[in-house]
Amino acid sequence: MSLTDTSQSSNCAAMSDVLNRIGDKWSVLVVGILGRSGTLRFNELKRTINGVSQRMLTLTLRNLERDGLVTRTIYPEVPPRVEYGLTELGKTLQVPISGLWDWSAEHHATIVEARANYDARQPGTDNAPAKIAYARG
Amino acid sequence: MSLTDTSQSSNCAAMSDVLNRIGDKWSVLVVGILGRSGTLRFNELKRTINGVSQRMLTLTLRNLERDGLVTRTIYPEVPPRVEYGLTELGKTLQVPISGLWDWSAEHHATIVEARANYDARQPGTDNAPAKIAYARG
DNA sequence: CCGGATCCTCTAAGATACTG
DNA sequence: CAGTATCTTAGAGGATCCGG
Repeated sequence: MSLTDTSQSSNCAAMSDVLNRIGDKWSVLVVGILGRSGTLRFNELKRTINGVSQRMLTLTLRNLERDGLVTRTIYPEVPPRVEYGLTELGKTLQVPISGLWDWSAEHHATIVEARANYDARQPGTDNAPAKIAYARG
Repeated sequence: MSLTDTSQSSNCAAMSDVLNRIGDKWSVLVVGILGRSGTLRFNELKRTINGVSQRMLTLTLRNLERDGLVTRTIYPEVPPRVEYGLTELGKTLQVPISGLWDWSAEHHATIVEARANYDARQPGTDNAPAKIAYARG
């Protein structure tokens, strides 16, 4: 299957559906962190990611929970406690994410070099051609 | 040691850099299609993707070219002809993308089911969400 | 401590029209 | 045919207040 499959159009919807979640920067981080840490509370996640707003973290977790990738456990204690963890499905997602992560680590330098190369070749493009990552901090 | 392992944090920048490209739905499609077709002209790509605006396709291709993932060959003929293809780097990217694609194909049904399940448990998800939500346990 | 609701900003995608 | 330029709009994302 994958890209050489002639019935690619059937996978296309699924892929673009999944990409909408994967493409979300926070979702990938959350899955990665939960995969390593096992179980974390809301503020532990928030502190770990360090840069995510509480709103985005909430939304991200809701989406992941809705997709069956993350579990949400509420402990009705006096100081409210909510713990998040990966479902089995979420754990399987780690595999392709890891693949992507490895590829990034391996080829990132090449990409940076290619960009520098490209920018050097462009004579009249004084302004930044591509979008930049969200300015954090 | 905090959960953000230093060995991973070095990859984090690379990952988020790459994710900004992968997360782009059009980029993934272009890489996938070029991987299967080998070489395509601008309008062939546009017709194949069928839904992308010419502006987005141009931007996508520029970014991919800038990152060294796609080659752009101009034939100075009377009717202008420009052909796009994958670079070697672009071809290696197909591997992790395929992994993701396969995962999507395999688990998309589960996700859809999980969503339906989740939505069924939620009181009013349409447009009136003003409800006390945490009734799960 | 968790997170819903609200307000506001700023980017990026889409449509359209024009050039080489 | 391939690509650029311009305008408009939707919504992603941050900050903040408040309530369970």
